Amino acid sequence: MSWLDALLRWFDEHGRKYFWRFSNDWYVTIVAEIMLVRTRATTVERVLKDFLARFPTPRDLCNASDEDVVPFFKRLGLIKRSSWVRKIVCTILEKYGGSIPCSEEDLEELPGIGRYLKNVILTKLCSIPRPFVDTNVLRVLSRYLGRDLDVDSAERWLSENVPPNLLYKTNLALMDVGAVLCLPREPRCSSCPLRDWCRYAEQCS
DNA sequence: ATCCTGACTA
DNA sequence: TAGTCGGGAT
Repeated sequence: MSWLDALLRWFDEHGRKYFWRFSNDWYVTIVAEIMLVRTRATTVERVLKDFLARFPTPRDLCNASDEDVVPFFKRLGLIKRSSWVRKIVCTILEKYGGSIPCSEEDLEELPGIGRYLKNVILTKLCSIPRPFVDTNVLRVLSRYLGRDLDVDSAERWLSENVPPNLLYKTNLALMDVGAVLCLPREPRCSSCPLRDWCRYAEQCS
């Protein structure tokens, strides 16, 4: 049993089943991922359902105004995202003919899409597996390896230690481990699937 | 008080 | 590179 087998097995059993994870629709993915920026997934889950009921299609959102979108982000914080998400969706409709652009240059031009979200989109919508490192993944891997990583080294480590076809699932698993077990303050090491290989688990109560 | 699937601005 | 955005859950 390798660390990767243990992690993926844990994910199959305990991984969070957020509905956007099972959607390959670019519109649902874009709105979800923008809402998830620095925002808890359980909070996003409620707001996103209301949002998609109000704006069922990308055209509905693009035809609306920023003022129509603001109330949803008032519930989440980081209100500037309400103009970002509408700008992104309108750009995809009008400039890219209603399909997601899959070049890194085009994605980086979209407002609100930085290094992390670009890698998520390439993975989910473009079938180009990339590591995506958020604060959870950075904390989990730093503890696991026993040294403080930056985003560059964390992405490199994932690329070198996870087969591309398992990268997406592994990334999600690391995020869930970070959100559920490998907490910033009181990590639950005894329940962690990585405890047998983790440098931090040795000194963890 | 701290943290959440970061990105933007200066 | 640091400061800022932000309401909500714990």
